[in-house]
Amino acid sequence: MTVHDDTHQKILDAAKRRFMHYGYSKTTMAELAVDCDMSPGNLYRYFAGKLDIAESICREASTQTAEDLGRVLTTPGRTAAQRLHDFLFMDLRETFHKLEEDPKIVEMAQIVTAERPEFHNEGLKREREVLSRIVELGNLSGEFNVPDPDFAAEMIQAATLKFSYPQLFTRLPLHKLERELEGVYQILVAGLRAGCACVDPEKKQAVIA
Amino acid sequence: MTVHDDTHQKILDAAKRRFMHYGYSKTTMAELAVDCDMSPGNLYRYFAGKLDIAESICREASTQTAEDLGRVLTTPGRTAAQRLHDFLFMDLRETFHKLEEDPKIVEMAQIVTAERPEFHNEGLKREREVLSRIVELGNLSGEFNVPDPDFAAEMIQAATLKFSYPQLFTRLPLHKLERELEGVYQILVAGLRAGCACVDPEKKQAVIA
DNA sequence: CGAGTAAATAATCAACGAATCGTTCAATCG
DNA sequence: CGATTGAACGATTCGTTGATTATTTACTCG
Repeated sequence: MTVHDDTHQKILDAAKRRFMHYGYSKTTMAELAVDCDMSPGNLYRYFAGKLDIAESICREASTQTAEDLGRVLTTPGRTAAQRLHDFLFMDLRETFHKLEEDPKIVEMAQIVTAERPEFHNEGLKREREVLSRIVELGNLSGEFNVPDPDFAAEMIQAATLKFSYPQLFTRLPLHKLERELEGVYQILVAGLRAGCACVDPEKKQAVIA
Repeated sequence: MTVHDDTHQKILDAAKRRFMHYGYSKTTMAELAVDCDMSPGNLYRYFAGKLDIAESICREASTQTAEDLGRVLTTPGRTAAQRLHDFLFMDLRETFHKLEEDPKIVEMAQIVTAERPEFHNEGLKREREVLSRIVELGNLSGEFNVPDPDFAAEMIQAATLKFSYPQLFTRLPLHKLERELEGVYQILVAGLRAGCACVDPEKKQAVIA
């Protein structure tokens, strides 16, 4: 059990180092095998393929940032609007800097999301759950008045897509993105405060006022 | 004057046909020349290069849709919110269908926007002006209460980026995009109604209430 | 049987010459 | 002399070939 998991982790560590430094496509399974003192073939006892190693690394990073973002739920003395602000800007800044300081991640992320669309949705869902809880918090405190927090979370994600994968959609510098995000945030928050009638039209559960 | 313009148009028509049918990269200047009964070299008396022909075609389409979108400003008996709804959904549906029925346009648009970023901004600006006027209309009718309509228009564009080039950012079918756009629209409109304090932080002209 | 290996296979990549293409320009035409 | 041509040029693309690479499989060892 644990010995198997150790080898598993050893491979991930070696891969992380190589992928960061040389990029996904420039590192070979043979190199990974050398790093782990084993034959290339044996790697396949631990991972179904090269792409699965990358996916595993990406998933770890993704759950990590989701966890970081989840912490905006519990920092004391903040309004729901402030928590939303924290969430959006932390997300923007963190991914912006991550992609800036080691651009090799971009390659890996692009390949994984292109090859495995479900994986990407999984990450979005993790973050959406935090957003949903922020909205719920706002409802409870009387700050917001949103009938369907899950749907609202989905809409917030749609409206802030541009800021989720900064250098993928635009080539704007961080301060310009921050300026735009600030503006979008303000409209969104005003909408949530006003208790927009936003209900998922597919959930036909009549929300009658 | 007019003879020159005629030739100009003849080239554009031939290019439009070829680009639509075979795609930008699959059509050669030599083919265009044959279509126009002239030598390849002579094309350069009318256009600086192949890319400029494509840009010209794209600009025509872009101004055309901007004009169509501008018409939501004048259709009688609509609130500003309804006009915004018209604008966003017309934009989504029109570009979605356009890209669906001849996908060759996608290639051309991608190449032009990649090679000439300014061109893309030009198109965005054209549409933003309409958005800005919609917001102004809402302010005048007392429906909205937005201090800086130009900035608000920019933010609406940022928040609806996902719906501007549908099949470029996602692979969602039209009805899913429409569902999301409806939700985003509702939040945005609620925000505009509430008179979100959204002011461009760079314009330090104190907007004092 | 679990862990590992090494060789075989099939898919992908890289290199490189050939062909094509966009663009230019000296020469020609009307 | 302006309009047009088509050959020429450099850049890009293309197709082929040979080498890498990911993955599988048959086998060994404890």
